[in-house]
Amino acid sequence: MSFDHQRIEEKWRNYWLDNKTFKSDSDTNKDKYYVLDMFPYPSGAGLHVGHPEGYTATDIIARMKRMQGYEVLHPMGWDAFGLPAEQYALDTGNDPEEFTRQNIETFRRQIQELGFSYDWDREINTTDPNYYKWTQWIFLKLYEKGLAYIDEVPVNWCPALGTVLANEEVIDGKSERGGHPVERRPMKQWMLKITAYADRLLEDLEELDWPESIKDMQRNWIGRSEGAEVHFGIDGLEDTFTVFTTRPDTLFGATYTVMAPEHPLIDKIVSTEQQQKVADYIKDVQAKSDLERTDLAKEKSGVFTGAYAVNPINREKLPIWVADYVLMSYGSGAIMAVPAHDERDYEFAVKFELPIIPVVEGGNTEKEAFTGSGPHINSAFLDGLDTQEAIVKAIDWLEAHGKGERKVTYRLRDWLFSRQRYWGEPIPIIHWEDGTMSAVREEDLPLELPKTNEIKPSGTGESPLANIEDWVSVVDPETGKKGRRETNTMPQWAGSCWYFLRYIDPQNPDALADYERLEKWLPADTYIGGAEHAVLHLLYARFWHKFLYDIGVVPTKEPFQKLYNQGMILGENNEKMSKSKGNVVNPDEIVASHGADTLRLYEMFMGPLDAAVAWSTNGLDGARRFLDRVWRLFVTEDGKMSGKVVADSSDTSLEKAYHETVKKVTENFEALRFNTGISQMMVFINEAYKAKEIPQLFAEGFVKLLSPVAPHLAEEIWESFGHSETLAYQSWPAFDEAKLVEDEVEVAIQVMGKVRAKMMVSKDASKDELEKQALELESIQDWLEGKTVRKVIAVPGKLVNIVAN
RNA sequence: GCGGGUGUGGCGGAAUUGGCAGACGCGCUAGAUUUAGGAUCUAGUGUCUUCGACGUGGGGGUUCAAGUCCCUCCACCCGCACCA
Repeated sequence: MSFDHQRIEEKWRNYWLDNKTFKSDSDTNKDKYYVLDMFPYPSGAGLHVGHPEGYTATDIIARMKRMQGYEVLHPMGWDAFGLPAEQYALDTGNDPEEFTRQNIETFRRQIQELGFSYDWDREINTTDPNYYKWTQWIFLKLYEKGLAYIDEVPVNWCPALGTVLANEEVIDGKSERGGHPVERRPMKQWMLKITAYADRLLEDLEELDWPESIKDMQRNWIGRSEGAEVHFGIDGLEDTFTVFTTRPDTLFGATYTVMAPEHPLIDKIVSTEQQQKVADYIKDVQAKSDLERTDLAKEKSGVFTGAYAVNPINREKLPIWVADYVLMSYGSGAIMAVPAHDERDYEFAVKFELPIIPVVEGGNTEKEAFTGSGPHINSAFLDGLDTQEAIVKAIDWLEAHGKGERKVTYRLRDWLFSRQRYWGEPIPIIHWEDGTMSAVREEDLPLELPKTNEIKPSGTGESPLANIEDWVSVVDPETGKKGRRETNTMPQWAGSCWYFLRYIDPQNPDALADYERLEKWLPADTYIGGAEHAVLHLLYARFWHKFLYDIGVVPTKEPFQKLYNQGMILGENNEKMSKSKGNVVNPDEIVASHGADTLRLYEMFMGPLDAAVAWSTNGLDGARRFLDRVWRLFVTEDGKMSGKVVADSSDTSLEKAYHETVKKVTENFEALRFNTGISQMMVFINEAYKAKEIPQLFAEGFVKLLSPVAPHLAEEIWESFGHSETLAYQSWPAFDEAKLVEDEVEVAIQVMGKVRAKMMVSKDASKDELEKQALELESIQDWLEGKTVRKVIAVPGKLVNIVAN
């Protein structure tokens, strides 16, 4: 008989909600455990089967930790600002707030139907003014400390979306959302000075328990690079310009210099003869999109300016070129070119027939650039030194002569923080008619987003808020000075940078969270979400957290101690699930047909949590079959404890299997290896079916082990065993190491590394005994006939290997 | 191109420090049971030329012993991509 999942799941879902079973208490003296999910964007499409994968993983940890006696914080909320709601509103004329509210209702219902043990009293929503009040407050603090500033920067303007996108939201020259073309356009934008934290963001990665791949991605993203700035004079002019190089040791090999097309000095230095050519080239480059500029990378282009730089180390005159392989946004926007020892410079020098002077011995610069290290040549006082020594000596020389200095640069750029959108947190700044600017006073927060049914882009690049005159115009009540509110809003990342703090104290009207409570709960012990947030969300959140740490708001340097990335669930055809491919699995349907417990079990059993695995309907059926087997084993047709389960059983046949199961399940769950933990539970059930009777202690222990994965079913079985209290806080089973070892163990006997026989021996049998017994075996003697035993390796408890020929 | 990762039966995947490859599940085969079943139970299931041999992407090596360590090549996935 199979269990009635619809009845059981509804019963326990309501029980947990009505009794607030999973409410966490910040004032206990239990040890804390904070298990965090990446909160979802509540899209109109509803929950995807990918969501429950990570949520089940964290739920298993949360439920296990509760049973192990921890006070567990396990919250859920909504990352509800964002473009889709705004786009929907534009398309349909509906209110994004209403649309978002409905989506949240759907998500909450779906998540609750899956039986996750969230404390719903801590639910947060980034679009709630009581929440974004604090998002705005953090912005004001950043502004106060000079970390938020306005800059005129070339931005990724997307005409179709009517907004500016961050670099990372542009993929292959198109918008990440919608795939619309993106162009460069200079605009005044709010920037956050994340680069001020570059070193700390890099260094503190060391102490985090994160996947190495994610740490690496963050390291690459930050892109720290040590070298020197070198100041070059310009022949015939007073001006100088600066280049950044990681190889100051090759300064004697510089044969030309290059400025990025946007370099401000070009206009000034260009010679009359070259003026037209340079202007044409720059115009050409500007017409190219970023995509074209990088795509055409294979063929170098550039033009001579007619001007010459003076190499500070030897007074050599070097032609100054303009080329788009030099980027204005990195270093100082100009380089010294050492074609003998840099592949890009080499390629350029070959194409434009510029001299190539080797200064490091080792390669063949007739054929290619040599980027390795070796003794220096043609380099005056650096001759004979190896690369490392020469770098140090070159920098020392530059510093001593005022021609340059040691310098660290980063690939990381400041964070473009404004968006020309309606559905985001308003930036709490007022621009006054006299050209000054001031922050909205803290006591006036939250600065609420005005209601409107006019959310079309203004088209000028301003957000739709610019159209709402009542809201935009302000008058200083004291001076009568007129002003205009900032019309840009914050990007979606803003709310998700600190949401895990608000869960800790979600109703606090006076602070984003109480400091003592933050001390109790931080950092998040386990944080699980998709790998797509490897750099953006995780880097931005770390940045804000470090800032909040610096101003004394949070007690820890890092927000997320242990991070894990769940993999993707693919469609049955092994492709990414998508509406267009028609391979989307809807969790609601699975919950109806197989039940939430089955879905949870199946998603955890599919494979390792971090792997991308294809959905399988057969596999899902198998998961359900296992739960049915468990149910039938323990519960009778009329819902009572099965007669096979015996309270005072003296049957010890299941002892070893039970203790092994407790051990493996506990360890595997702890390490997020749910697939192997579940397989061990299956082994136990297979054994239990073979046993004559099952001691009730083992049956109850098993139900506890199963409960984090299949909580509804486990509660029901627990109740049928005669318990009236929820299983959620019962103590987690312990195992006895002594019960794991048997007196007799089977060892394999190998001849020349191949298993030829097996025998049962006492677990304490010594090497000598093993060897002796193995050699006496008849079947082994057959194998040894005509051979001489050269050596015998005996590993107690494992095997004996006889080397003979 | 650079960085990271993965490669094991028909399929998803297991295998502490190198120590019996293929746990567990799916699928498949046979039997039992059933009015019947896509239900349940039992047994079997890596390949082959089956008292044996061969098997963890290919090739080589270290070792008594290699999925695991070393070298090399191949394929696929993810991230970055003229970062000086």
